[in-house]
Amino acid sequence: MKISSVNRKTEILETAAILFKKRGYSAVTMRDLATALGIKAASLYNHIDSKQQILSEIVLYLAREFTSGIKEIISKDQSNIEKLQSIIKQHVILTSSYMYEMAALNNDWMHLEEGLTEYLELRSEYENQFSLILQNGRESGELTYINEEVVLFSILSTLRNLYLWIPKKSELKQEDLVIALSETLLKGIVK
Amino acid sequence: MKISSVNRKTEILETAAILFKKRGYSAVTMRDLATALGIKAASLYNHIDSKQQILSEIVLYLAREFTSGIKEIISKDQSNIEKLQSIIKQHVILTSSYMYEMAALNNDWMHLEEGLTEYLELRSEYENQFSLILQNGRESGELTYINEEVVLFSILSTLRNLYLWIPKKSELKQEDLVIALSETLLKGIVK
DNA sequence: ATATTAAACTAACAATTGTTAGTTTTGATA
DNA sequence: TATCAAAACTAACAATTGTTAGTTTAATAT
Repeated sequence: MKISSVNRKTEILETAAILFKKRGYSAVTMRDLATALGIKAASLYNHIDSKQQILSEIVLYLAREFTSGIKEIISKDQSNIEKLQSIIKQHVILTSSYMYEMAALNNDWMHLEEGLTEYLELRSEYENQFSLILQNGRESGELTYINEEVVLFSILSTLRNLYLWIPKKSELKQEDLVIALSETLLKGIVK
Repeated sequence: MKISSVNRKTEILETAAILFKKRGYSAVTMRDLATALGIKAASLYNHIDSKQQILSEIVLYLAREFTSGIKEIISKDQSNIEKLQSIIKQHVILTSSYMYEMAALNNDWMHLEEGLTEYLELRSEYENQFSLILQNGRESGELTYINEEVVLFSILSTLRNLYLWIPKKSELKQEDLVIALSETLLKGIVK
């Protein structure tokens, strides 16, 4: 790759993420991406190496953010319930900043080539950290549940789908969303 | 389309669904699909009209099942909590039977052409019915929640992601999964 | 046995794909 | 103003795409 504008490359990644969210990685062509940026497809290669690299940079950046984030949360001196709330908050904040990129993280990771192994490791690591908080919460008597795996799966499903939903609810303030999510996920809805 | 074996067509749809789940609609070629069936790509066209038709039949069949299912549930003489449990049960049962097809319903619906309008109508209808149960549950005093949209989004996220998770947990009996999900989604996890 | 037909095949098409090579434009700096 | 590099361009490539046309195979019914 030539030495080229970091900003233009960022523009390309952001525009790619928008298209990936709408149609998915495979359905977006380099010509689509170029058109969205007002240039020709060949010009993209002054800034990036390949289509695959675009996906890889988007997905791995976010995966690293989430995994390093949960590690920081787990190391803090908080109750396990507070740690769960911190996780929810992290998802709301990252999803608000990276709405389009989140779609690639959720739906297009399987099209990674070189980066696939690292992605899978980061995801495992994240789920292991999450699982630890649930276990500690039960052992300390803060939490009760029948099946830990069901709980982990359920909470993660909600948090990972936020990217589909936050854009439609821009009137809902971040802080209020965190509160409503915490209530729903932690306390349920039965009176 | 020629009049041809209904069974062979079903085989094609099922194999397509398996591939769509793994790589997504756009990344699966007709040659991939044919190879998976042990035939040549051109032979597929003795049984189906187009790649698009395959997607459409898979997605619309399931969307219709879910929407007609929730309409039946809502018409029954049950408490709103029981209705929510019935919805959870419906998701577990349909997802168990149509694991691969559920992936297309969740991830590939945006690639529908002719069928897109019907799909969107069915989904709206489903969400409206679901919302009604939540509203009635609150009015009757069965349920409490801060934000109905957050609750709807959260429960639906979990139920719609079951297809990612059920295959890995085949040892968990359907009935037990319904119980664990009901506990988690309705009662939360805080002691 | 013959006729019929579903379902496979081979061969090819026009369009589209990601990417490369080589050239021109543009805008800042000396 | 002349220089130089970033970033655009045109043109083309080899491979792959969904699909069609026409043919052969194989099984069933007459």
